[in-house]
Amino acid sequence: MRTKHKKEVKLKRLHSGAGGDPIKSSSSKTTNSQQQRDRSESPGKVRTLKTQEPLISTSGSLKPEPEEDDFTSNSAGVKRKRIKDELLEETPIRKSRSKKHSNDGDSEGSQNKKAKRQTKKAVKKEEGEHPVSKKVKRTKEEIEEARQLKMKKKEEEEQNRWRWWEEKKYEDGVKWMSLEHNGPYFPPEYQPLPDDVSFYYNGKKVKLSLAAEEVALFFAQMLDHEYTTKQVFRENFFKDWRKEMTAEERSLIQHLEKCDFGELHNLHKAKVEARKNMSKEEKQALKEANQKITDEYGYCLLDRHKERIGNFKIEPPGLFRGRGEHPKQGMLKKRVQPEDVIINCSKDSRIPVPPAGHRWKEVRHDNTVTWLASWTENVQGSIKYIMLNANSKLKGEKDWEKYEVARKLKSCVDDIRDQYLRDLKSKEMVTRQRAVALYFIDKLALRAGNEKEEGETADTVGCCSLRVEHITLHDQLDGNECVVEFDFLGKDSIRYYNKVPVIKKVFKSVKLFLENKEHGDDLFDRLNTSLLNKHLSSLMPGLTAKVFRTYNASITLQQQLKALTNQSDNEAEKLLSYNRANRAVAILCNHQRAPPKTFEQSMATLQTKIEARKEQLALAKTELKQAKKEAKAKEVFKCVYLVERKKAAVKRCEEQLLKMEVQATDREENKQIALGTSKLNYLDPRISVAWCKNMGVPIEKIYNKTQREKFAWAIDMTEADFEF
DNA sequence: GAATTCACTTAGTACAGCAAAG
DNA sequence: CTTTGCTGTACTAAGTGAATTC
Repeated sequence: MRTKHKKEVKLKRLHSGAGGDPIKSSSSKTTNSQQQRDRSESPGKVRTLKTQEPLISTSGSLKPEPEEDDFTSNSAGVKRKRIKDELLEETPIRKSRSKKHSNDGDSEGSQNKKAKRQTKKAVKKEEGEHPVSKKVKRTKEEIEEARQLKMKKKEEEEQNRWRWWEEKKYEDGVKWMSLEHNGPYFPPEYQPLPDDVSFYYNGKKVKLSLAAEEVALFFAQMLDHEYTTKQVFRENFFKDWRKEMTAEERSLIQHLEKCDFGELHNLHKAKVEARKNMSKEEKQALKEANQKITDEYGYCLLDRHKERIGNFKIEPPGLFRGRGEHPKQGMLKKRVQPEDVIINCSKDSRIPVPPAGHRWKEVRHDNTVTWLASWTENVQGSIKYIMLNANSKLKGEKDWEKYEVARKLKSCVDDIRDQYLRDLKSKEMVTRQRAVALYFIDKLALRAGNEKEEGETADTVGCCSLRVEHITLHDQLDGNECVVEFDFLGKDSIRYYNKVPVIKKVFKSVKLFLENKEHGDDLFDRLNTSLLNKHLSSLMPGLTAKVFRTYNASITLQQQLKALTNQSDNEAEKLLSYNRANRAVAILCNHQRAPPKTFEQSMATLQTKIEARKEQLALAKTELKQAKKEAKAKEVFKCVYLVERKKAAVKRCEEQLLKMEVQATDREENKQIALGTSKLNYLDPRISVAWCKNMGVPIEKIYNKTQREKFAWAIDMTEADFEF
């Protein structure tokens, strides 16, 4: 039986129309944002776990990369390789040298030059017989210098890195023993408009008060954006804007339609343009100023270790941009004052100093939490936190823990699956619904689906909050029996669209759940996330719905990597396989992105390149034939040589063509799929590290610098035989 | 036991910056 | 040298889930 509250909510939803079919809009015109969000595959295609297996047929025949890369010393890959080699073999020399270097600074002292010459020699030796062209040589010194600097930095970082994973963990909720920082950085004050720029109302020039002017500018800046055409956005903005106005302004400015922000908008555009056209020096100065801010506010001292802060800047004021059909879009996000901010640090530390003339809301010393500062945001009333960077101990330890819980699930997932399959037969409705929900969460990696407050957020759902209108049952579909069609908006209003063949018991159960329900009703009316998680934690300590997502993502990666890569593949093939395994996970987790704006075009240019290469190949082939013919007839040495050359040309052409085709396929497959989210949040990095070790692929090929820092613990501790 | 609060993870997008291409 | 295209980063919204309050 539904609770009274829920019933009320449903009714409201039905009447407001917000709960109506969010996909097929009632209006015949499809807006841009709808198109953008509508990223599912063409209807009629059944997306099952099976289709996640990569499909490119050329993968088995990719040839090694052409060697020519090795001769251009500015190729990033080669540079990286060298740095690594040197680091491994020459550490003692480098140490003394880098010290000297740091004394010299950037100047071109003679000592410096001497040191450089030494390295050059060493590099030469390493390169062996690779000839270096003259042109390259000239910039060699610069390259060398840059390399040295990089190396020095890398080394320093390595030495400074806090190997927290080798330390004992704190017990019972204690997050740190000492914490010191400089507080958050506040955005600059509002700069009033110049005199020659005005706002007009009803065609008349109006000088706005400072507060009203600032908010007007927020709107003017967004004028090019589609947001500003949306009714809800405009209404919310106008309402909040009027709150910022003086009484006279409020009585004058009654209609948004009569507002002319043209000059403000142009001013903004000019500013953007000016920023783009800044001189090198100006850009440099700006960069340095930013660096100074980062140096001062970007770090903290946690248990005597310097750690980077993730978001040390207070969010600037502006207009709230929710995702999807957010009822609060356009509302004013107010400027945060120091008086709104709570500081958290250790008692005996240097307490951060508030900006002149201000004080903090509160200074507390709570070492059971990880945040350094917090404030309550005015649009949703939620708390915002200043926290550490992903490469910090606090974040890393938690991440590690997360994957350990997921691995524990691996050891008992069979039992849990047996259990919920048995529960599908339960006479009790709660148990039965719980079983079906778990089945979905496990099989489809759905999110838990907490309830949300109506009217406060966009209408999105997860597993437990699925409603009648989000699923369609098909006894028969495309040759499959018992197909459940899912169509709903999930987190960030990203559409989840999937047709899944399920086992009979699940199908029957869902049919049962739907009986006597109508549009707007919950599919799982007896179930919520809290109930579900309570049950899960009784099956295994620490188990919650989201662990299934982590577990299934990581195990999928491991399986896919095993299935797709061969020891004998070349590096490019191995990386392609890695990407495909990654992609399988991203598809499972429904991680989507808007297709890049230039996608169609860049695809087309690639296609023309492929065509050109094909022609070239055909030409090369005919030339080869010709050469062969001649060689047969004459048997002259020169002709034999020519045949060899033509053969090589054909081969090279084929390789390049193949490479481009693979690239095209890869890009096409990736069009709407975002790999980053799963890589960063769902895939146990130890799987990737072990794979790299087994396959002889350098870790830099799959993780960029940021990612390597975040996963330093995994890179350091993982052996080749790691099993998730 | 429902609602609210709090802390923390997960998410896509805008845009800067850089390298390759022209 | 400029344009193009791509990658990495900053940003902040939107989830999850435990604890607390009513």
